[in-house]
Amino acid sequence: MNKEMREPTFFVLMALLSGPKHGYALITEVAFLSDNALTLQVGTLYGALDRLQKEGLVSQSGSEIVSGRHRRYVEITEDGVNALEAESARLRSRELRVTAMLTQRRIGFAS
Amino acid sequence: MNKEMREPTFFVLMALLSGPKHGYALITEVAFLSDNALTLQVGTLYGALDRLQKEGLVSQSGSEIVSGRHRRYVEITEDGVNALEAESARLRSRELRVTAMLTQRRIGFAS
DNA sequence: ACGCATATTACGCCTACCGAGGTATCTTCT
DNA sequence: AGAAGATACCTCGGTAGGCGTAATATGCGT
Repeated sequence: MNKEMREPTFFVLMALLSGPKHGYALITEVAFLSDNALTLQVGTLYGALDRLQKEGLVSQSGSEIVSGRHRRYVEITEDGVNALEAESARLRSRELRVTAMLTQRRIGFAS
Repeated sequence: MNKEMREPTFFVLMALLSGPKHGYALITEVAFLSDNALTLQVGTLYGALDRLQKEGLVSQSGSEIVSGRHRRYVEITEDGVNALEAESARLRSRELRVTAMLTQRRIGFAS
């Protein structure tokens, strides 16, 4: 079975769904997507990017220099989208089951 | 902000919703709850139990000897239930957002 | 007698994340 | 001009949780 995908990794892939981005843009995008609940750390980000590239879930999408600042773009691959979908389904089934159990427990208390 | 709860930890708390259990029973219960998708490792289990007890999310619920075998029971606390509920809500919002983005991306491709 | 299920504990490794540091350019404010 | 802050990247050591395996012990079925 596949390993669980951690939260920062999940959000990185999610942020790339709307198009290729460079590292720094991913940090602000993840903050937005998580309603500021998660601050993507730089160490986490570049580590995750290397790992995801090795796994084929993201790929380099060119680099440019914008007003003197270097930008490296990455994009999500088809495998990356599939992995996100699989993880999403996994979260969903977990969430549904725990919600059912929590509800049943509350009913049990009430009766 | 609170840290993410890892999958094995999540399932341990979830398995305890239906009542106090001892370690070994948790292994079979987690396998059942996850449709055999997750095999809770012994090292993970007893490590998690120690940690969760220190955090006050589970508590010792007596121990007995059944047919010569030692059993230590643990039960989930109110804080434990609350933590599970919070994590469940977190998963849900993540899942909803990523599903929306995945759908939108597919629509974008179709048009 | 042997293997299997039950039941707990201990120990070291691995991996992703965290935190803090460094480099460099451009803009804005004083 | 100088300082501060936003933009943009990289690296490295530490930590936490999970993984894997071994050790220990009893009871049951073949």
